[in-house]
Amino acid sequence: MELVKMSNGVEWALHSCVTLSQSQEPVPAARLAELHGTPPAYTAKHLQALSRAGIVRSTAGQVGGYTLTRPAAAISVLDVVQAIDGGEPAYRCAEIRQRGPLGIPPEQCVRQCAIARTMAAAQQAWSHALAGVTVADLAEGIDEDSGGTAMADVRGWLLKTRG
Amino acid sequence: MELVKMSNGVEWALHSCVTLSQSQEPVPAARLAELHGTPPAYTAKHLQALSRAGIVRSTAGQVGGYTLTRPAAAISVLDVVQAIDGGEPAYRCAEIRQRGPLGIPPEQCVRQCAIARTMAAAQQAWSHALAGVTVADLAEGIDEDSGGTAMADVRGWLLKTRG
DNA sequence: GTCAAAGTACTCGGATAGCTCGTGTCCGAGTTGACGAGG
DNA sequence: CCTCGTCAACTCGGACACGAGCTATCCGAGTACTTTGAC
Repeated sequence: MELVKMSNGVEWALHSCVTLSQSQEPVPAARLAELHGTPPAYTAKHLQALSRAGIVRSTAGQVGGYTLTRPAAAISVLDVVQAIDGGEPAYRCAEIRQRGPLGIPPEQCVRQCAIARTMAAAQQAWSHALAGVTVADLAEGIDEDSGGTAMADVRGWLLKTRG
Repeated sequence: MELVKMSNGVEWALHSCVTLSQSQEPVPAARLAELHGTPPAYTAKHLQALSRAGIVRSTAGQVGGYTLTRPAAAISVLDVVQAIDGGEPAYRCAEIRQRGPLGIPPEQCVRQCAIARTMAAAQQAWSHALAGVTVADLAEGIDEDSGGTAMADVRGWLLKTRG
């Protein structure tokens, strides 16, 4: 893969975070799924992952739902991606250099091999790019693309459907 | 996932390219698999992918095998990764903004959404990092890690097992 | 009118099937080099 | 001795099972509001 395909739920989770950043009150998973046109149960599953990662907080009961635990400007895209797809790096070195007739004994492998170093550097560049963008940035970008109406529409829809 | 896990065959393909860069004569897939301690048939499958991408050339017959089509310094790690895992980007936008009660009509979506832009930028940073490293660089790095004996050992093993 | 308690409706959370894609393997088509017979 | 044809061995290439992980779903546990009855 490129980086291999990225889990599709990442997109839903990011949209959910952007939507949650527009509401001070809890929003149920079913409401988010309806707004985004995604499967309700599956959307809920990803929100659970965000909850485990400490990005959102869940509230039970009749007026329950999900809320962000911290300001949208303090939540990076990398945080969300790692919450959904796991924090382990995409490339894992199989230590080929230790195998085969020319295998190197493990005690000589104090440093990871050149291939793993290259992959790690690339992943670091990728992570750095994602860590530099916050959910607040995404909301602002989406709003500007729509001419400044998208976020207001979301807030209005959340209020309208809350009753 | 991070970027989700990367295909395991990428590592084998990179090692194979490094090994091929040390031989002017064709090296069969079975020989590469033996040197790397990897499954022969599966290794061959990835070499076929490299062949389709034009990175290696296959030669049939008794003294056949695989050879690099161009100097190792002209083959980037990105080339190999794309050959194995496909050139399509890891993140594909599902166009959530067009769905749901607040869906935006497609004719207004001339530009990809902010989330897709962020992901594309991150992927570009990743690709750039991988494009800046060549197979020749990997060979040099591996050689230095071993104290300057690894590549010579590989050349010696290839000559020894050729007969 | 106030309080308390039971009931109800709504929420999340984890456990459960289906399916695509990566992993691993096999056998057939094609080609090259070697060998032997003939000139 | 040289040439040509046949043979055999070795190579790649694509087609075929297996398994893990993502996709999608459901139902149970828990909580807050509501309602109802008693004081």
